[in-house]
Amino acid sequence: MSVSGVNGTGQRRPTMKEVAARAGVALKTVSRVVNEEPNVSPELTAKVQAAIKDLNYTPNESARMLRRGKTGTIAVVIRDIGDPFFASLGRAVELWARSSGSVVMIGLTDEDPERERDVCLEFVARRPDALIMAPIGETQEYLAPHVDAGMAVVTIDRPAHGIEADAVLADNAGGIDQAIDHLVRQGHRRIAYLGDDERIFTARERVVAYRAAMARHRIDVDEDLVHLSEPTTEGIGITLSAVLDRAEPATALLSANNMTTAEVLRGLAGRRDRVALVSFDDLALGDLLSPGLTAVAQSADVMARTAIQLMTERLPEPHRPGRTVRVPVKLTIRGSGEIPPA
Amino acid sequence: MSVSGVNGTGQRRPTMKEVAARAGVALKTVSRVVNEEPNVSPELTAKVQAAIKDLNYTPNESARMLRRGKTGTIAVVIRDIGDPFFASLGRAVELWARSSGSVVMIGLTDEDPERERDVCLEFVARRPDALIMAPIGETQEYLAPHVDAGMAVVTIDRPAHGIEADAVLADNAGGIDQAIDHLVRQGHRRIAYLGDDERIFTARERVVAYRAAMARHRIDVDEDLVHLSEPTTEGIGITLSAVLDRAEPATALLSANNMTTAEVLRGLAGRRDRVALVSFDDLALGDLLSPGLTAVAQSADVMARTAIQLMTERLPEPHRPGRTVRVPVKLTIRGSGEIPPA
DNA sequence: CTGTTAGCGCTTTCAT
DNA sequence: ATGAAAGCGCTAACAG
Repeated sequence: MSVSGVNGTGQRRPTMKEVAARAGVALKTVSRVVNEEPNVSPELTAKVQAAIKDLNYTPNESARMLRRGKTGTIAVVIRDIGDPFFASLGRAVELWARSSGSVVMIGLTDEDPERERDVCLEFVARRPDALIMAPIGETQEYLAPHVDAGMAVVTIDRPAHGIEADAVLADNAGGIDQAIDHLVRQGHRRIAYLGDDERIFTARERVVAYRAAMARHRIDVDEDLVHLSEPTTEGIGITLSAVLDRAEPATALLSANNMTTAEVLRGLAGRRDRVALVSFDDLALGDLLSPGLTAVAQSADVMARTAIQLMTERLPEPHRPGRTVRVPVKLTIRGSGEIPPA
Repeated sequence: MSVSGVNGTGQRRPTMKEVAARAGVALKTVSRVVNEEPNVSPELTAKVQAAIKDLNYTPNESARMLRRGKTGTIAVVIRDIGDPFFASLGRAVELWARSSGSVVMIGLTDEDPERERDVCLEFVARRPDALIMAPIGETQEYLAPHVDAGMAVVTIDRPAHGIEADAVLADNAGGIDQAIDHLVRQGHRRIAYLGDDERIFTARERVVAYRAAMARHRIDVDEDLVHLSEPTTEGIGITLSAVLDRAEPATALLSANNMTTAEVLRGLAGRRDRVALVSFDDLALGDLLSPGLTAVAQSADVMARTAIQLMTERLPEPHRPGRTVRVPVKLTIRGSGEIPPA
């Protein structure tokens, strides 16, 4: 029982050496007790534990890391912590980390390749045992020396390039197929596609799947209904009026990511169209909207757990060839996608 | 330009010593170049940089930390990464960290005091320069030795106990006042209060403020309209039917936190009441609901920046007395709170 | 301007 | 079962 400051202020933290001195044992004995190594007599163990308590000793992880060469940290590099998909990932990784005595460093890229590089380089200097990331840049070659040195890299949402890494990807094509099939089944043919910049891997996969699915249904894609850009409030506003305020307006919208969907919903709220909407990616409160949001949901949790699984498998053999796992997605029907064509 | 594995697999990372050898200089010269210390001739600098590049050298932060006694790490311990409030906090801290060459460790408590303790103790072993947390437990005394040793602690949302720390708190009473004033102004008198467990600091402040505000308006609080519990889907369902399915049903609901609000919305979606709802805490997509969510919004961003400000001020003088800053909240009117009494 | 020496706090190795 | 010595990779404190 000690109140802050009572033991003196500006105190150095006690070291293992001091604990040893206090307990009247050798340094190594303290180390053994701290690390719960076998072969320490109960008497000494008790003495050491008492000294630890008296001194409020806590081991210095920096020293441990240096000596051991393992840091017990997992680096997570993602676009945004607020995105529900990445929040799930963060949660899952944190949970695993705590159960295995590791900690999680988190870095945000905001979809900027340079930031990705900066953050990753900052992180790898700390020698994380593993790096879980949603890559953006063209190549992650800059990580190669660390991968060679045994750091396990697992990517999520998109694959890495230039390094040996595992990847957990959503079944983008399957999800788009389901969405288009669903809309076509309701009688829609003028289905606008609102997606993200094609430089993004998932955006690329999804728009390709859109064209393929449309072709499969023998519907000619009206290029004026295909819009690929960063999802800003005003950009989506313009896009909406482009696809809806025209002679033959789109009767359905396929929004290809959750940021776009949020902006589409904002945009539609200011208009009076009756247009169907299916979103690739669910929103946190998609069930509370009216109509509810019909969405192709990625199982963030399954993807996160898969990533962790791959990571734990890779840890002991860091140089094994990269694996890619595709995780299925699921169309959730709630109303917005079941509005028939006008 | 090197492809992973080509330089050999399972390679050790080069050390400063090896760089020195390769560059034909002393260890310390490499250190100087790496740390951009002055007084190194351009020639040697060039040589060293070449050697660094050849060897793909990156400094080992563990060693640096050990030697320097500073880790360049900020620990963040919060309830849940997905909560928009904490997501904002995380974002702000990450941004600051990156601009100052630090990294962020993140730990989740899920509102469990034991987990809080475990996570914090795990973290402090890593000797973070600062700890930003939303405390839950009765006391954070277990951090005292580390505070004594110079770790800066700043809490957000709730104060710490048993240690000297700064705190950034929302103006809970002011927010509740605004909410009640607003509802009373619409003619409501039977205003149900749905809050969290009173063990939680903010929950306590808010329910006290609710009673005070009601008293100020000379309205007797009907205790059957006051419900304090953890926000689970079924619990809130029961609560809703308790306050709405009765002789004199509540005409307005004041939901005192965002988890409760989400569940209230889910519950109301399955019912046909016309009841006003004001939420303390906004939801991510509160503007997209219909009616829009009238909410007392905490400026997560302002609170986060305030916390960082306090932290940077505390870093150089870790033993200064704790300061508490109250951050104002703002009532955002969007429709759900403007439904008149039946 | 450059280099040498010591040692951060711990674990590893090897004695005893 | 216990301990002494060495050293992880780096920076601080001094020389030159």
